[in-house]
Amino acid sequence: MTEVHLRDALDTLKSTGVRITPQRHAILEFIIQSMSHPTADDIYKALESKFPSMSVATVYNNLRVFREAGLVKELTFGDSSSRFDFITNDHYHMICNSCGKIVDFHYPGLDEVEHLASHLTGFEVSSHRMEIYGTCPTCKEQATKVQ
Amino acid sequence: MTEVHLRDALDTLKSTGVRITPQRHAILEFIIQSMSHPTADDIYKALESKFPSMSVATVYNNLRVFREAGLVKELTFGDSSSRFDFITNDHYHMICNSCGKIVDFHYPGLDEVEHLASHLTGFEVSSHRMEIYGTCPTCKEQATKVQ
DNA sequence: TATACTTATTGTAACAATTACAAACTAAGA
DNA sequence: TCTTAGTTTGTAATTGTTACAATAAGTATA
Repeated sequence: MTEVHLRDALDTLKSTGVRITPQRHAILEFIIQSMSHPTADDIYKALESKFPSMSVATVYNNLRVFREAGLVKELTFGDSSSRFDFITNDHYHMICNSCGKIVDFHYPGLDEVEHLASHLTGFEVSSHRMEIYGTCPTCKEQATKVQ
Repeated sequence: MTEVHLRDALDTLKSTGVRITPQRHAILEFIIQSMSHPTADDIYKALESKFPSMSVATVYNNLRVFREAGLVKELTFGDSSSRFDFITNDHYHMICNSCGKIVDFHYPGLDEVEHLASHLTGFEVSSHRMEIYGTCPTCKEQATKVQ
């Protein structure tokens, strides 16, 4: 699982002309295999032994590169530092009120809602669902025509 | 509208033994009447003329007080500083998988999801729904007992 | 392989948001 | 009014993040 993701991610990078350096490889790998949502500092510390001379700046630089390539999502919870999450295929549904069409859309980072809900209600959270309703482009266009 | 919210908020504070100082009054009022989601600095600047000697620390202190009293929500978007939002009555449901109990919980700030979804899919968004599932404290306790 | 060119990494300094702290002050009840 | 605990203020300290310049390392070409 990790390997597939990693390979895909490296391909994505390569295809956008980003060099694959050992540091980048390691940072990506760490984020992918990490089940939590590591902070930049978590990543830095985790790779310290492997890359004793790596700079914090490198971690930040590359997190930005990954973010811009759409590989990684930056999550900001209440606490002081950002967390980073490899973007996988979790997705929600966008539903057309008029024709019922369903479109997937991806949006990571609602973990915070689960967190807050758990905190506020004392529940042990297992999952959540979300749907967004509206009018699809086609129906929108027809509506204006008829009118 | 603003007045009702403000009065309620002040009552809430009073009932939890928090003193109503002119600064607190002004900060609360500003957040409530503000349609945007001001940062601490926005608030500080907005009240500068009214309270020339107010410290930034006071703004932060009181935002924490309000947050802890459940009056205000701290929103962290990507940008560097937190934004603060008066909590009104939008709410979601937390549902117990075991006994079906439903608990309301409040969580403003999912407008961004609607925004993003609209942007990604071209839909005209009208609404969204979200539910969170898990185990309520009572059921959690019973589960451990049985075991 | 050698060379040149471009991009990445490092280390450090700078920055900006937030918090800690101690001293001065003040709201609110007796 | 008096008292006292809670608040405000100003400033220093902290922390996450970024900017920058020098050094290093990939990559393409011959």
